[in-house]
Amino acid sequence: MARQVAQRDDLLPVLAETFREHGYEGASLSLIATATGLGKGSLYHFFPGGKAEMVEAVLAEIEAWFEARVFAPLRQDDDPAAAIAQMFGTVTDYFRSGRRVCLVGALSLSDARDRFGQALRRYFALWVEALTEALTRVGHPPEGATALSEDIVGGIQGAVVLARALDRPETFERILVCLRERARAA
Amino acid sequence: MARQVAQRDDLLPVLAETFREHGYEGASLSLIATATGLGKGSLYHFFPGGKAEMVEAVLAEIEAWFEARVFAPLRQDDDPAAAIAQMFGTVTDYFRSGRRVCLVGALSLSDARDRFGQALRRYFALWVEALTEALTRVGHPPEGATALSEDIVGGIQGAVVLARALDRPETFERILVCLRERARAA
DNA sequence: GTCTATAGATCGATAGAC
DNA sequence: GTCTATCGATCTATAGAC
Repeated sequence: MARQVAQRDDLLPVLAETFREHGYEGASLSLIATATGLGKGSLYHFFPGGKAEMVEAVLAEIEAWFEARVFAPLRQDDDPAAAIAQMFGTVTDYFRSGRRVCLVGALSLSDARDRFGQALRRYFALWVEALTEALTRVGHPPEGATALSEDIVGGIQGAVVLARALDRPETFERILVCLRERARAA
Repeated sequence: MARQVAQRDDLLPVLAETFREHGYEGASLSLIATATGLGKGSLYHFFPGGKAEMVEAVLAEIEAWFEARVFAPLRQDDDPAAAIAQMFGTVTDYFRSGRRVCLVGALSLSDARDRFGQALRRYFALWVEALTEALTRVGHPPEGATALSEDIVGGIQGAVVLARALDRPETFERILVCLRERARAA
């Protein structure tokens, strides 16, 4: 077993999953060390700020991921209807039909919200704005597009909560089908 | 200041608020002791099972609270339309327009979900079933009533997430107005 | 860059005095 | 029924060897 020279960026997906599964307080450094296969010393080498810096890095990567695959297409794809359809597909996969928690949403409900407030607000603000843009381009009246966009982004978050509580991934998928329907032009 | 003889039930609202604000892991016994004004010894006198038993008790009280004020009226009030309207009003107050977290929803997104799974499932199942009943009685076709009910209950949870992340209580209220509109008979 | 060892604080939980 | 004192475990974070 050769000594691995870890890259900071390679740790981010593992860190993200650990925070998703255990939350900010629940994800202890020992747990993170086990999950990443690194010692605490190594973790502090990459993230001198400790857990807080890890979460910041994870949130930045999540935002970049959504920016590339969801937000940017919604904003400027030549075919806004296709971008919206792609969004629902991407999100269903990403959240594993509600089996996987949205880290941004979960942090928003925790007391970590105050610490990471700016990143959390940015993520949802970007999403709502990008979707509003696509809804407008697809023919929705500009007066109602922001409200509809908030309904949909909020609806997705609620679908995660409900599907996880009821332990019914089908519920997540059905709600998303319904939201997709509402996103169609009138 | 006379020595207070605490009643177990009197502690529940304080415990609920503490868990709402700090989550299951974040609400330490020291924090709970400070919030309730009791020592750890007293807390273990009332809740021999520690934090887990406190959360169970809080969840039971929350369910009873909603049963009396929301679920029962939805199920059997003579005026189902009024019960639905009352539900939206009660919920808006209860969640402080999204400033206050739904403890059941927050626990569903945390790793405490597995420990308290049954209580979390019960709460949302009762809500969805009761609202389905009211929607049917108000004239919605039975085939679509369950789906609409899930949309609404999930939508409320999502509204809490989004409003907290964006720090915009108005967003919570606007989403609830929209959901209330969809609950009207066709 | 990674590790072990460990500091210092805090955790959940218990014991015993009153 | 409430308190203080305290246990052992675990926590975040650091130090220093390699």
